[in-house]
Amino acid sequence: MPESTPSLPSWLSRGMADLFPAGDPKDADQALAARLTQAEKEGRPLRVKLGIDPTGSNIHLGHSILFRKLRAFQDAGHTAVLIIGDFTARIGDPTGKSATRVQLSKEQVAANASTYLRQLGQDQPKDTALLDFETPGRLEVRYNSEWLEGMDLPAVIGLLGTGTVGQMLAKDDFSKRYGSGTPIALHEFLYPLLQGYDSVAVNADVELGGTDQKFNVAMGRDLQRHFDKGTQFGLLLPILVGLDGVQKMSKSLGNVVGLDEDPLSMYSKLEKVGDAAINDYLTLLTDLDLATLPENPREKQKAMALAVTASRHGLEAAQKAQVDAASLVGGAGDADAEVPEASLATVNFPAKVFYLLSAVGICASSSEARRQIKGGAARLEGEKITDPNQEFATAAELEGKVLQLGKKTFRRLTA
RNA sequence: GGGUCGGUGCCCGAGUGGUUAAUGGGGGCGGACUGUAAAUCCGCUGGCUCUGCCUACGUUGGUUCAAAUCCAACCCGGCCCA
Repeated sequence: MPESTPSLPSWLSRGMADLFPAGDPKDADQALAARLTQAEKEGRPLRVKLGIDPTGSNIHLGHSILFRKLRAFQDAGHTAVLIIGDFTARIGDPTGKSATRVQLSKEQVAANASTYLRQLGQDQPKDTALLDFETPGRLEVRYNSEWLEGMDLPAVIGLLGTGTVGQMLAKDDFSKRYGSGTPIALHEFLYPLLQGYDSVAVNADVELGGTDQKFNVAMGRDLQRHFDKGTQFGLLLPILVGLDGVQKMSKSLGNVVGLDEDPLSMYSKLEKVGDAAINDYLTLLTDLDLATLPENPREKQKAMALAVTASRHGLEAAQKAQVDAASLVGGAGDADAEVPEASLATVNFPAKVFYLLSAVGICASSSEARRQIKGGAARLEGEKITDPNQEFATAAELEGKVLQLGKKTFRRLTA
């Protein structure tokens, strides 16, 4: 019977970078749309897999675009299957890496995992949390050690038999490393297979991932087929560029905005995001309609920064951050502005300014502090510090004052 | 296991006995400009409460008045061979 061409709902297609299986991308769209309709008809929600490796301790906005999509699935009635790669994290995903990862201990991984869950909003009501932990049936949290840890050698060999060296070396990261003579440890080949096996273990209908995960997500499909488990859709989202507007957002590149950051620092970082990246940020991190936004790039930055900050901290806090950020410009150290505090408790008096800057954590070292002062970067209560050896006898004469480095770093000194 | 080349600061990469805290580039930070942007220009970029001292060129020991630079052993890696 002739059916109208199904199309994907916008909550799903927004920001989507790639969807497969596909020859023609339209086919994949239609196939997934059909699957959605079918799921609805049968009252069987889709199982949407997202795997994360608890290798760090902080989630940043770059990660959050995947969680936002996962949440969108939840809100549409589907089941999010969040896989904590507690086992695979111990190997480390070689994707995007130019060197073998340091293997993490079980304890580190466990600690990271619980931090992640907290940041995802485990203990929060669903309207402020990133994921919906509340509604029954919308979330399954699984640890892949559950099925990987007990795998015996024959099973591992079987798994290895499903991939080939050629496949692995065709993967960009591996081929670059191989080509440039950087070592590739054998266990790294196991990573794509193991995380792919996760899809088998949880019967995923859809797997979410960044575009850099294409290889891994595709591997999940292959393994599902191998184990006669049907095949998942792979839904890839773009990698968010970091604050530098060029490289991907990543902690090691120092261009991140953390989910846990306070409204002011979040806002002030975001309002500086490069023009080229603004639309991506808007598409991937907000639900704003791009058509209704101001043309002026500066205004657009502000609107984006406000919306993203509000999504984490609520509109009121975001608006306050916006006002505070504006009042800090010019280095005035406005008395009302909400400036991060720094305690003088650890400072030994009498203290020279350069030492103060480093002791309070504004500068990485006292040598750097000296250099910065020499370069005219440091201010106290808006007034430029010129003498690195300027001395303060007691904490009392500094309390409540604002110490500043460059245009962006401020600390209100407290007892 | 054998042969061979290599391991330098956040990264890449010069330097093969003596103004060497170590050329250059990238990145980062700061300044000017600006839209708290980009581009551009300029400065800084081991540590220390610093007119000086300390630590640095895979590790350890040695030669020397003096070593990143020479020697030895060891560790790690690439390539070729097995």
